[in-house]
Amino acid sequence: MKISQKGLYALQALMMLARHYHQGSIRIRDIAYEENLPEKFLELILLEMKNARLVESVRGAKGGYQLRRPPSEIHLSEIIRLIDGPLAPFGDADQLKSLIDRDVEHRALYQVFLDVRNAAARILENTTLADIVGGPGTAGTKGGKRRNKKREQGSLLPMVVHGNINREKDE
Amino acid sequence: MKISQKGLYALQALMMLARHYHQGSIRIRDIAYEENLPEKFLELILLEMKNARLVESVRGAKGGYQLRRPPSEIHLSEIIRLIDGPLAPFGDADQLKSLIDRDVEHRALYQVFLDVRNAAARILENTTLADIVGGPGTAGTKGGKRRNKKREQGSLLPMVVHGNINREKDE
DNA sequence: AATAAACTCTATTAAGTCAATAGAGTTTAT
DNA sequence: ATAAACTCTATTGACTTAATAGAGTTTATT
Repeated sequence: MKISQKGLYALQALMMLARHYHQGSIRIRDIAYEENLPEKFLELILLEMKNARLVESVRGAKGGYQLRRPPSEIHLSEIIRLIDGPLAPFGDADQLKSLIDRDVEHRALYQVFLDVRNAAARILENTTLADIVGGPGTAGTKGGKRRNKKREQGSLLPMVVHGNINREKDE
Repeated sequence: MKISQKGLYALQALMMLARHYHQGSIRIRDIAYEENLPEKFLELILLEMKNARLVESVRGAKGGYQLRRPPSEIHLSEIIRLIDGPLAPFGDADQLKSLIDRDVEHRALYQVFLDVRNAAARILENTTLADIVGGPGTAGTKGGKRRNKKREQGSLLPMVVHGNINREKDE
């Protein structure tokens, strides 16, 4: 798994829409401006997310985009899978699969990769847009069935970051 | 983080060397043959791993490659970092960092990425070549200080795989 | 000393991916 | 009608990746 620039843009755009969830449809231009994203590129990304039914659009004048579901029901895993494909750390699953078939020795390696993928998926599947766009007006506590208590559970998201956020080297 | 073809080749080659750990130096050709890897490409990979002091070479006739440390002291994280770079799921840390600096809203997103990276690193830093090349002659129980009890700990590597190894969809 | 077996090193290439831009087309509010 | 938006297809330049080629160097063996 690798999060591309495009994937990051997608996340930013959806976070922006989550922050403005109550406000009806938002123009591409406004999203691009507020998040500092290339407008034309963002068009393509939003279109893709519309086809995947993550957002919906209103065409014509006064048109724009909005989330199709409340932020608390959109998981980061969906967004990343949509834009960047499977969360697995190896590119082509079939290729690796055939490798395993050919040689029993490689099964353990495959299992390690699977563990890594599962660990990543577990986090991304349990984090929603509502969890990462803090503040009021987020509809984080709205939206019917609220079964995300993310902030409290484990150490996933220590919302208050004190001192250097980068306390671990990025390697 | 994304494991490239090259990274997979590197892992395969080192696993092969781990299996033959007692047998002195092994020719590139033999590694390539046994693991079914492109020989010329493998040359470059081994050279890189030699420069990183993971393996050592013997030049000239009767030459070849061997591990510089016992398999139980070579962690998968080293190999992957060497070939494919940082384990973080986002490409350019500086870029993301600047994004955080510009906008407090994005810190939570950064924290999620950090969690993912930490989860992956934790697994790969705690798994050695000895853990994944099963069978005898692996020097897995040899090699002085043995502080890997991987098979027992948690559910990281259920060595006996029953039925369909692919019980989870690869996404 | 000659030879062959290996590793070493630099260069090149074909294919693919990625980020971004361009521009014409379609829909809708006013 | 007109302008404001989204929609869609194509293209581009930069970069990366996997792989190959070939000349150079070191060493065991005879």
